[in-house]
Amino acid sequence: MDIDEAVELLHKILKDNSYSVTEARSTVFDLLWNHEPQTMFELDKRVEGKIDRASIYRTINLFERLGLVQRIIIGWKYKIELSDVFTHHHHHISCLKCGKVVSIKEDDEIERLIEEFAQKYKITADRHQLEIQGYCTSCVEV
Amino acid sequence: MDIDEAVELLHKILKDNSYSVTEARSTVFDLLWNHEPQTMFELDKRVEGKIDRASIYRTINLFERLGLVQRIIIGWKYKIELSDVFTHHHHHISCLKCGKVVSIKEDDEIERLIEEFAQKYKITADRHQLEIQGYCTSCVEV
DNA sequence: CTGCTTGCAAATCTTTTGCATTGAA
DNA sequence: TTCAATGCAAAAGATTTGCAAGCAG
Repeated sequence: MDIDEAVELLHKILKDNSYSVTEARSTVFDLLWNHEPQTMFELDKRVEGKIDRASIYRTINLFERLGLVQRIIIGWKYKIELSDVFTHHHHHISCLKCGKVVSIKEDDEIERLIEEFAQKYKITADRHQLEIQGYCTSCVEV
Repeated sequence: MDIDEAVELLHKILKDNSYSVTEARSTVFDLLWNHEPQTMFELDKRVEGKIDRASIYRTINLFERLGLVQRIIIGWKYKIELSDVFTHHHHHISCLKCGKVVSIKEDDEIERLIEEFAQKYKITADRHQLEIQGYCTSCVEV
C-alpha cells in the first residue's frame, strides 16, 4: 500500500464513522506512516508544536478506537504504530539496552498456536502481542 | 513451592546481593505471593499506608532488577506479578472488558518457536511476553 | 451556519527524587 | 555503630478534561 492509498483509506474510515478529516488527524497519520513504533513523547516532539499535545492524545485515542493504530509494549512503556489495517500483522523483537525494535514477519505456525490458545480458553475476537526482548549484537551485556 | 520456601528464597536472594531484609520488602513480597497480577495502584491500596508509596516503587524496582517480579501488559498498562523464580513460566490471556487475567500453562511448542526467533534475530538472553486479549464468555461483545 | 475539533490552561494520575530520620546487621 | 532503607514532601512526567474559539462539512 502506498501513502496515497493509505490516506484514502484513512479518510474513508473516518467518514464511515462520522468523524471529519482535520489538520491534526492528517498530520498525526503522516507521522505514523512508514515509521517505526514511537512513544507519545517522540510523536509530540516531531509535531513541533504544530498540534497541541492534548490533540495528539485525542487523535491517538480515536485512531485506537477505530483500530487504526496499536500500542506495542517495549519494556514497560508503550509505543504507537499503525495497525494491521495499514501493515502486515507482525510481532516485535526489541533490545533492552538500546531500545531498537525489529519487526518479525508473520509466522503461520505461531499464529496457529495462538489461535488454538484463544479457542481453548474461550476468548473471542482475540488480538495478541508477542514481544521478545533481549540484547542485540551491539549491546550484548558486558 | 510453599510460602515458607518462597520467603526463604527471597531472603537468600536479597542477602546474596547485599540487600537487607526489611519490613517494606517482606510486606510487598507477601502481597505479591499467590496473587494475580496487580497494578501499582492496587498494590498501594492493599498496603493500606503501612508503607510509603515511594518505597513500594523502590521495592518493585529492586525486585525487578533482581528478577523476582515481572511486569505484564494488560491493555496498555502494566501489572506486577512474581517471576518464574517463584512460579512456572507462563503466558496470559486477558479480557478486554472485565480485565480478568488467566494464566496459560507453559507450552513447549510456543517456547521453541520463540527461541528460534531470538536466534534468527540474534538476540541473546531473551525474555518474552505473549499476551492474548479478547472477550471472555461472560463479556462477549454485544 | 452549526456542531465537531482544537488550543490552552489547569487538573489528575503516575513515578521519581532529595533529604533528614530510622532501622537492619 | 554504620550505612542502607524508609517516610515525607516536593518535583517531574504522563495523560485527561473544561471551556471558549475555530474550522470542516
